[in-house]
Amino acid sequence: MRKREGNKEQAILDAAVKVFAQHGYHRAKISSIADQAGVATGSVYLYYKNKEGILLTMFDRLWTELTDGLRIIVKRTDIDPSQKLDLVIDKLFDLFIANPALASVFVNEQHHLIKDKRGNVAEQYNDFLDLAEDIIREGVRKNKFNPDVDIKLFRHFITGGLRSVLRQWSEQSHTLTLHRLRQNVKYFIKHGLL
Amino acid sequence: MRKREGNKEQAILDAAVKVFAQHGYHRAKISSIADQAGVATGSVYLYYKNKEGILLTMFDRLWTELTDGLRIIVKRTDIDPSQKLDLVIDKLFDLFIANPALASVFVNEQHHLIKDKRGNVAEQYNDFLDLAEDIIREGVRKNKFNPDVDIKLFRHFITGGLRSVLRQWSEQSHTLTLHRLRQNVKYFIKHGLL
DNA sequence: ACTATTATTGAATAATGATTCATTATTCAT
DNA sequence: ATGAATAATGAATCATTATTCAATAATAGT
Repeated sequence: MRKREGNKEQAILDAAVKVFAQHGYHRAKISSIADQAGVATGSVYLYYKNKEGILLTMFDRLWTELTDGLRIIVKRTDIDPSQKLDLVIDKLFDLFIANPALASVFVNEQHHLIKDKRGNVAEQYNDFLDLAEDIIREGVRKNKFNPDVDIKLFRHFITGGLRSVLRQWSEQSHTLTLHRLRQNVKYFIKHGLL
Repeated sequence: MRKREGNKEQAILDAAVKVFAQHGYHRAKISSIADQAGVATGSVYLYYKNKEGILLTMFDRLWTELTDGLRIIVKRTDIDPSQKLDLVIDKLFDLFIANPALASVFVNEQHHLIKDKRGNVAEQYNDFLDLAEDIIREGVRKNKFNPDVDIKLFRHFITGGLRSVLRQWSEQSHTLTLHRLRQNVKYFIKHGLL
């Protein structure tokens, strides 16, 4: 018998994040991913069904991690909704800052996966948004947040805004310090431009 | 001599918007675009250099229109910055509501065009953002807006949030009335969640 | 009506790149 | 050391589509 040497599954996934981030999913070549991972082209197919399988695995891991974290935040009773919102933003920042390439793939490829109902990305994303919605709802109930806002709309506005900001940060020169970026985002979400 | 019958260039462009919106740029087939436009496959190449040329033309038209409109808004002296911001949002809403498919293409395909410096999408987009920035700057100067916000950051947050909201609106069932959507977005940008 | 000119067609070609699979390498139990 | 058993390879295959181009059609001037 022969044992598998090293964790090639993970190496391929990591390589794919980089290659997808750099060229976009459709332009990315399996051969480039294999090169980047230090394996042969064919080996990719030992660990993943096909190209899309790599992408779906990536998203599955991402949403599992984010949702698990969010679930814990939502449950807490020692902090108020406003602080919870801060923690959610911290969570997103932390993850994407630790892996900017993943942020890029996330921003660019998630949409068509959801639209075409590939894997269960749509379900996982909705679970996440529903949890986030709980926080806003709690804030409104406790008279901490403006009750006139449309919650569904906000979920989208905030996640869209965050995505855009994070992408910008991860792809452009990191001019603004991360700290200041977080501060600004948190402040803006709560108080707006005025 | 033979005259060109109808405006096939425009027909192809319109068809491409639909097909790109439905399947995404990379999955879209030239033959589908030709079918949708009611011309033969080869005819597409009489009017556009290649597939990417169609996409670039689309973005060029889009940004030219948006920037021209914005330029006029920025110049106005009869309204304050807050009202100007409202007009910009109206402008975006109007365009994308009139053509939801275009909104979808815009949201999904712009990024890699900018990243890979295809055509002059990046330049046009920056021109637009710079103009929008003028409004915010004017607001801060006149003590109408919060001077602590990072303007560059806001440009991104707002455009990202808007994109996300508009996409949602154009692709999902139109549950929220457009009017309410606009109101909420305008309010949120200025006052935030609190 | 005839011809020159330009527009249009769509099947054939070419390029690309995902996926397969026959071959080779490595490991482990004996 | 040997040989199952599995892992890994990467060149060959296959499928997909963008693009081309030889053939055909439509128009306008004469």
